[in-house]
Amino acid sequence: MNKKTTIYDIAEKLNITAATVSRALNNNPKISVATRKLVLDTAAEMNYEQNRLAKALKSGKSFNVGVIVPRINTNFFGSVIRGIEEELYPEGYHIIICQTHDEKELELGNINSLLNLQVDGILMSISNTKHDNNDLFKNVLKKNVPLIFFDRSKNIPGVSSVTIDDFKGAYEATQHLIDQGFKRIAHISNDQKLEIFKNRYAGYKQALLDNGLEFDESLVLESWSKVEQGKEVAKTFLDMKNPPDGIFSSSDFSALGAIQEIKERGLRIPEDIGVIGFSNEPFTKLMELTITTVDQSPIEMGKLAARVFLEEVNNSKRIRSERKVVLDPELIIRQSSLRNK
Amino acid sequence: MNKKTTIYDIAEKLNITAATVSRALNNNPKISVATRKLVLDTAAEMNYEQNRLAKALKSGKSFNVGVIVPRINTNFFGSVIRGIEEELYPEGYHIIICQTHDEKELELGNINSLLNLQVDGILMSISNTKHDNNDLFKNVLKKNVPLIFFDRSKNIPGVSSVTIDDFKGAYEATQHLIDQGFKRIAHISNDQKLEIFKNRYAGYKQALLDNGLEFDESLVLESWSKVEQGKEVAKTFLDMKNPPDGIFSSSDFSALGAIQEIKERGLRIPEDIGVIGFSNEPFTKLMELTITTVDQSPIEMGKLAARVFLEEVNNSKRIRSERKVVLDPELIIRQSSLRNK
DNA sequence: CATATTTTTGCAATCGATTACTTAATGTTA
DNA sequence: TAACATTAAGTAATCGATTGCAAAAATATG
Repeated sequence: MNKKTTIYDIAEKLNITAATVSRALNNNPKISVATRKLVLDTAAEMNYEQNRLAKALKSGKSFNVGVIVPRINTNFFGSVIRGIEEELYPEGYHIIICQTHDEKELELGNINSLLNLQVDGILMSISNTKHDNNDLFKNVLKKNVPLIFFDRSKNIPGVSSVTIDDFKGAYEATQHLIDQGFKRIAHISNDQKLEIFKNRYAGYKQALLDNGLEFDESLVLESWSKVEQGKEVAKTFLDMKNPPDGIFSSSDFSALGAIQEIKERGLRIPEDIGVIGFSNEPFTKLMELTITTVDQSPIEMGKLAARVFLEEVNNSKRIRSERKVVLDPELIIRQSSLRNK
Repeated sequence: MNKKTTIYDIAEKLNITAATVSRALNNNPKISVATRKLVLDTAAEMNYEQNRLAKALKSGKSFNVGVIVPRINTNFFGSVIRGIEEELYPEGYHIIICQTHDEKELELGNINSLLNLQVDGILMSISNTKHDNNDLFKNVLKKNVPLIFFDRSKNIPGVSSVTIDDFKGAYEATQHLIDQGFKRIAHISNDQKLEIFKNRYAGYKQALLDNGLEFDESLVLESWSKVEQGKEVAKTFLDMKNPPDGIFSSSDFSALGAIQEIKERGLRIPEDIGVIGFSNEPFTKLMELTITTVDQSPIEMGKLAARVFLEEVNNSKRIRSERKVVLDPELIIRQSSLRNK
């Protein structure tokens, strides 16, 4: 069978050494124009392609970057990855994608696999599992592999991160509901072990307090980012003696579930109840009743994470600097909350 | 700085050879129980992790697989990739993802990059650019790298593929519209250079003919898979002297665009006009007016593509067999087409 | 034309892991 | 205890590309 051509094959054919071939291919100045041309022509003719594995082994740089996300088939993570790729591809990097499915074991396995693969860096959004210790991450740093968190971050010395200001996003969303005249605003929260949801909760609460509204803990319920779950939570809210007239959800999916439940009960949105989601998933704009939400500019987030990575690998290895990039969220006001036109 | 530990480091520490260390780590039987334990313990203690680059170079197998898709941030491709990963990860493979953005240059570059990276196989959905010749793909085969097409395929000897029966999906969708009493059915098509769209067109046409309905070429228009484009096309349809009363779109996105335009004109769906999309994108189920569509079981498709790949790498290299797996599409009937409850 | 200088090429080690082949160290048997 | 078998560990080559150093060839200089 047709094996791959190596520089040795070219060398043999031309009766020269592999070293010369290598130099010719790498535009090394210490070589005659004639030989270079000869080598280049022969290489093309023999269909030569560099073995990047060998080069990586020799140079200690694989030009591969690992990207770890909870799951790949949501618009948000898909877009972040797209952003990362757009930034890294022109620099010659390739990305290796792993999913954790929010499982600790997989997360651990993925990180180790990526290190084995000699990736030049790891960009990740941590899973929502309890991380008892940070040894796992420190281990990455010890090996001198840049580690960058995006979206779901964790405060670890030496680890850069790119996140959005979840507090601000939540605050503005809640403030908007208040401005629209909603008085009793509930919050569909999510796993408080994750910073992002903790911050959204905090932003919501602060907005209420700053506006002199009562903060009622019974109006905050946790739910997974699922339509069905949102529906369930909405049921609980609507069955209350004193039900809310506004819902700020930490997820578009649960916001949609809530909307469905509200409509099924014959209540009108936004006239009776206002609803806001989080993430700007595509469907929020496509619905008949478009949903107000908070945009996290995922592509931009991916690009920034990639740039932080590039900074870290290109800068002198001696300096371990740490960057915390925080993106501004953007409140996208749509029909589900806009009562005063 | 803390460099990565190699088998030489372990060997040196224990005053033995790297060969012994390697054997101990690989459970080679030719080694004493005592030494093995010693090596294993020391390896753990020194935080040793295998350099898969070196192993790959030596063995000629990288355990990396390249996946090329037009874009990653749509539910369909994201899900296919998820399926591929689910099947390959347990076998020890990692996935390197590339996007073509439907650009020929990028597609070419991606393939070459992946070959350079010494991937063990390439799974791809070809871009909708004109492929004048198949040299590109033949080149991959020549290098003995299994190549598998999924969804967007091309008939090339030696290349396996996993697709859905687009003809059948289109046929059933059209038949369903006919069964619901729609008489004048239009088709929003797409780039006829791609097999999938050609087949959907053909399935649509055949269903009309089989039911004794007139096939009117002016009722077929091409459009990108975009909401806006679908709207434009719908305008053309609705402005006709004799407008259609049913639309079968080759894409969910253009179907949605059409729906928006239809509604804006005060027409009712499905009473006045029935609409069917293609792909079962999540939003089709989430809308207030749920959209009838054709499911392509993307996760299953990814898994099958992965299995075909595994078959090819594991089977004796001598035999180059070629598999054409065709999945059955599933018509998901929802409100946008269901007139007779 | 001889020597000095510059170019061009070759030699050999290296990156880290694996493995056929040897050698050394045990164990077994008569 | 000698002769042989078995087991454990070492030697060195290999995968493909790169690169410091040395050698050879080409060119310049007096």
